[in-house]
Amino acid sequence: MTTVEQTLQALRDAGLKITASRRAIIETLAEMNRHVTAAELLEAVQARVPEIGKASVYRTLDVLVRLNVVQACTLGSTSTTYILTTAGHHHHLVCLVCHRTIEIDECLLDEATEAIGRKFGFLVEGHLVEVYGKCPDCMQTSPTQTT
Amino acid sequence: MTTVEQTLQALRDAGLKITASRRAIIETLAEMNRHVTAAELLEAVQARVPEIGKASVYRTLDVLVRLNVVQACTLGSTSTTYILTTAGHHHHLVCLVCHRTIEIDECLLDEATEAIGRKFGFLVEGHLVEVYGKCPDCMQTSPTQTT
DNA sequence: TTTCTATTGAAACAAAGTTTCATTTAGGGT
DNA sequence: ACCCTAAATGAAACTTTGTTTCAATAGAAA
Repeated sequence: MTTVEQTLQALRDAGLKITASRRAIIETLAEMNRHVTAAELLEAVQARVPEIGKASVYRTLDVLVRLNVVQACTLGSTSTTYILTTAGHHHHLVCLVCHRTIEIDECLLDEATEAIGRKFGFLVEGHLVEVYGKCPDCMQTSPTQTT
Repeated sequence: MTTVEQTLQALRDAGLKITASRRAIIETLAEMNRHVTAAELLEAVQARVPEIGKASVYRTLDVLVRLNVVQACTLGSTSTTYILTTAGHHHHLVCLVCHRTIEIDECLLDEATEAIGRKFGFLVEGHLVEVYGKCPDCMQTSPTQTT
């Protein structure tokens, strides 16, 4: 079962409709296979189906996040990025000064989260970890300047 | 040494100026002592010093984040929230459906982050953990409806 | 006190995200 | 295969969030 099929299935399981727009958005996300902003995704989706609007992209991302098949992520910057959770779980190391970001493949967390969820009656479906610091380049320069 | 003094000292140490605006912003952050959006902070700061502008609030928050005396946090919603790191370290459990948020006092992570930093030459100064799932209320309702 | 430069407020601007509404469409029931 | 209805859509207006510009101000070091 491909990533796209898995994602469509999650929509079906939730009783939601598989529309042409949703299909295009999901296929594009799967092809890009990296953290993308809503704006980047919109552009890529429109290259495929020009009439899709911004609202649909935001609405679909919202649904996919609720279903936990897409992870939303801030990466210390202004706009949120999105990635299919099936694209593989990873975390980030973010430089507080220049915002350079490095992917960390190993998961720093796992069992701990379920215990936390149980404590509050939550069904835990995912987690986000971002580690902040100063990158090698920025350590040598003034603490506030943007490299 | 109070939280406010510590924060002012961090500015001094970085060779930055202690202006009336920065002082007011920092004092307000310390008084609020919780996660606040830039807009909330602006309003609270203006109640104290009306002529302070929006740009100064954003600029000051930016500086404080770089110095790691303020933590920026997304909490699964649209706008970023800020909190003084001296206000105490904690994490969040966020409902993907209704965005209800619960604070977790115990830190799920600690030593692991430094090891990661070393590996990439980063000086680690903080981290963010958000655990996502479905809250007790939303488990009983449709997966996409906003409670 | 003087000087230098960081910082400021205001306002215009840009980007990100949401809402509204008339129209279309997926897909279950028949 | 065809209705029917609720879900979903695109477009556009709108709101919120964040950034830039620029002339004026004010820390703080000498």
